[in-house]
Amino acid sequence: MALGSHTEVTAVLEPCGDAGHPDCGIRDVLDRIGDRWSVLVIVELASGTRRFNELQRAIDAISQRMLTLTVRRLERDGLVIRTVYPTVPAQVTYELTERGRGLTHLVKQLADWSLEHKAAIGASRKLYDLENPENVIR
Amino acid sequence: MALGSHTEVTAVLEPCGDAGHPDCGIRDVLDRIGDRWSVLVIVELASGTRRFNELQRAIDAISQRMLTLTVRRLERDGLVIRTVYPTVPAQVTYELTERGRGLTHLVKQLADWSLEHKAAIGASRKLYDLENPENVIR
DNA sequence: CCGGATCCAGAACGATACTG
DNA sequence: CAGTATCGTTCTGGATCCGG
Repeated sequence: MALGSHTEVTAVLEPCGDAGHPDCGIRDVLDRIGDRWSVLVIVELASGTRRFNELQRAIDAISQRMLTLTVRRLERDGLVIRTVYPTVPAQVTYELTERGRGLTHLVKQLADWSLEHKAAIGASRKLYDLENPENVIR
Repeated sequence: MALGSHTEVTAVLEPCGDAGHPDCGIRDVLDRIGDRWSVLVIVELASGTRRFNELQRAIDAISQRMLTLTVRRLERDGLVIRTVYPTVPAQVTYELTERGRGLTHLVKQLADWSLEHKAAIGASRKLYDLENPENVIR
């Protein structure tokens, strides 16, 4: 399919133009992977099942609260499975669902693209900031 | 290339695990497409060059301020080109760069995935909310 | 160990008025 | 037309303490 022509792209996304259109689901996905932590959790779970504390250590900058919220939202969307073992103390594991692994594949492509263009984007920003010293807002 | 194995994914993303790692650029991209408006602007520009007001009418819920900020950030990242014509009154056009069109292609895949799974995700959420009435937070 | 509850700071976003 | 400036609100995320 080569690379989709521009018209193909808009054919899929155009309904989003009028804000709040109910038939466009991309916001749901962007709201999920667009936040600060979901992608990191997804990536960590891509290597296998993890317990709560394992996740927190792997993503050591995340707060307990945000990890709780993040995995809960992922669970709600059917992207991860949360399993509680009634041991003492409690033990909970998280793993990706099939749907979650499909999303992981897309995340990988985003990561690849990011790495490919990271240097060029950095250069563009530096140049822009030099040429537009008055635009301080990021 | 089929679908990348989980280890492939983590091979690319693992460096992000320790927060603030300088070599991972995916946050730059997610910060851009993760916000409320960038994707809509990118999609609109995918159909061709647009003037400021054309963009604002196409994305009618966006405020003037947010449109300004969004296109400026896209320009700074080298994803769109801003051209000023010194007419009276002023006239400014925006168009995607090659880099921007590459990103558009990824956005299209996200949109496709979103549409494919929109119904299932909605069902998952409904079920979750039924089974967990106490978790009100989204 | 795995959270829930609460409080708070800062960022994101919106509305409005003004300008070259 | 295409912004800029300012203000107010809303939303997100972090810190801390508490509980099963």
